Amino acid sequence: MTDKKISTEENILEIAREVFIQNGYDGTSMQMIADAAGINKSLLHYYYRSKEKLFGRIFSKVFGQFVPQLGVVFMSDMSIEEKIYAFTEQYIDVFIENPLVPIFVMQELSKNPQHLVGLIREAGINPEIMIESISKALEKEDMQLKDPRHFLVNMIGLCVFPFAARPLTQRMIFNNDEDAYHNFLLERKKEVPEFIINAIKKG
Amino acid sequence: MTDKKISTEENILEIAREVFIQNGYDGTSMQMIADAAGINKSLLHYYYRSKEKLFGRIFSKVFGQFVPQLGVVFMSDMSIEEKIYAFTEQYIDVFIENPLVPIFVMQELSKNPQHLVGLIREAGINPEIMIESISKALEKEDMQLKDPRHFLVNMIGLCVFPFAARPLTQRMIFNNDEDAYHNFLLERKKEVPEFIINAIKKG
DNA sequence: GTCTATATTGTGATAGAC
DNA sequence: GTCTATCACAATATAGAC
Repeated sequence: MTDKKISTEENILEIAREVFIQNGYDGTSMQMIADAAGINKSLLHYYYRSKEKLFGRIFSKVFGQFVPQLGVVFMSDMSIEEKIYAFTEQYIDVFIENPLVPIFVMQELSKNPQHLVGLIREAGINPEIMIESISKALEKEDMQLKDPRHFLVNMIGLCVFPFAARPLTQRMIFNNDEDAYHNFLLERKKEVPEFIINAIKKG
Repeated sequence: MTDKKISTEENILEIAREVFIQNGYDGTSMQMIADAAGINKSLLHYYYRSKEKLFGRIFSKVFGQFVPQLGVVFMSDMSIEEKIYAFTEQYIDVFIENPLVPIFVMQELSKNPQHLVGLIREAGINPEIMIESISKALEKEDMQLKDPRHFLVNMIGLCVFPFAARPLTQRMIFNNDEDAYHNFLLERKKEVPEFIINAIKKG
């Protein structure tokens, strides 16, 4: 029953992922995961030895799934405007499908920044090269840019923040209307690129 | 010894605040707070009955201390450019002094959005009036603005994100150089307003 | 592989001495 | 007001039956 084994192990990982993303490391117990997966508590330890190891596997996967995308777009040979559109559209779409991931990642990294060393290596990210490539792309197309690092943080922030602060913004600005907020997020696939491009166009 | 009583009670609140902000609700135990305050665990229950009540008091205070500032600047009679400068400078300064507050607030609200109803009422915030006032201010000064809600989310996001995602950005963009990142945050008091104003200026 | 049973430690919370 | 002692329960984790 090698088939069954893989199936169960993978199933645990998928369920645990959802529970951890929803509740964070501290807010999640092995019991919660076992219940959600419809299995026994001790089976979790059989497969993953400890809560920390299980979490580590999941967090690495989540981190590796979302963060490195950042680089791909900016290494391509699109124009800078195309890159900005491609990046924001892609990230906003991904987070609409995984709305709890931004706050989850930031929350856990805030408690364990030291894990980043390994995570960045695993994910094969090289931020310096990306910064360099942004810098060149902007110069080439006559965009006004004092510092590519501010540009990068601005762009990511404009994409991520509405998800991380969703309860606050949805309640305060949209009277807690789910659909209206979802629509607002979709609008941002145009709003954000336009905002950025306007901001960096040479006056 | 009324004096002593107040002093201890306030002291607990201050210490507990730091511990909660650092570790979140789930990551904090009553024992941790007691140790940090140099008192006994049961004294916490004497003053505040339960962990949840203690947390509630602290969260309300933190929320009320930071979120409503938002409105003050925008109800003033400054020009829109002055308002943008005032808002970003003020928020970035406040978060430099309280760097863990953004992620703390977003994290806890993400787990308990329903608390917002009471919190917003307590804090005396009226978001609709603020949105309206932004909208008018921008129209009056001939700024290009399709939707004041995107403007608001953009501005707040540009201020808050670098704090919420600090571990990630500091490590990836600044090789984990604390001072360089602190300097980067200070730069944003100019960068962010310039970025915003450029973006919304009529072309 | 999957379960039951159990060990151990930590948790929030209360009672009661001083 | 502040402590010690203690409760009831939940946590992670392991041993061992099947």
